[in-house]
Amino acid sequence: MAKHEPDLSLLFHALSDPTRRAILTRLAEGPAAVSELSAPTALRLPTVMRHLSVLEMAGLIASSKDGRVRTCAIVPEALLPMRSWLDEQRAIWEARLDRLEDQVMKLMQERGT
Amino acid sequence: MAKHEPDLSLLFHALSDPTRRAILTRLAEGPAAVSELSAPTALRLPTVMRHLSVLEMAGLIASSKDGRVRTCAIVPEALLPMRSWLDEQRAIWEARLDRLEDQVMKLMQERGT
DNA sequence: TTCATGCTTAGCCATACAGCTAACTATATA
DNA sequence: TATATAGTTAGCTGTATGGCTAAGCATGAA
Repeated sequence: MAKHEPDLSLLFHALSDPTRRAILTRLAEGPAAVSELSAPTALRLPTVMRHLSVLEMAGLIASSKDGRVRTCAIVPEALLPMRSWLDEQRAIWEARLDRLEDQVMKLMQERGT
Repeated sequence: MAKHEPDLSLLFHALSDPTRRAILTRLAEGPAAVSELSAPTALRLPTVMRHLSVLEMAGLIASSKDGRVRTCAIVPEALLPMRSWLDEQRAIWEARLDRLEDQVMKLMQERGT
């Protein structure tokens, strides 16, 4: 199994900021212009721009410019790598839990109760 | 719906580092001592300690000290908040996709093809 | 008691991050 | 053409992060 997960770090890092998660949630309602996204944040536009570029670098959003307005939209499939990592981990972690449970069961049987 | 997700940032941040993800994967095989965890990393012990404390702060691992050896173990339920965030997002994002699809369908119908 | 082992703390360094202001570009609109 | 609007770029600041070394416990073995 190759370790082709070079973007997981970018993805997790992008999601580690509340402002960026808020932007994503906002964008889930539909595409929006940069200034629309910055409006509810109490942050300055350049700061929001930076967040947007982090999100875009991570592949979580895409943007295009029409006239002087740039419209941003989510990229739904971007969460897939994260989801599969989570699923992998859950699989291993649960397997480990099961083994542990088995051991406990065995212990209890050996004790005769 | 209350926004009780104060730890999501910690969680995502903890997972944004490849070394820390590697440690987690390693720990999925079973508990391990600090030095066991540092061995395969090519990093110095204090550095690994720092990573461990980040993981522990995020609630992803737990540790206990027996004698002079500290043993770390994963906390399986720690990924749950992340999982539910992901599920929420997916729900919204997919709904959005569906709406978009509907619009396209309607457009095509209006065009008569 | 002495020594090795395993972890811990303190503190240094370079880089990255999140915020800002100020100045600039480009497109509408009057 | 002049002006307002929407983004963009450049560059500054303080803090956080990830790495290190060196020195300091504390415990187990000799």
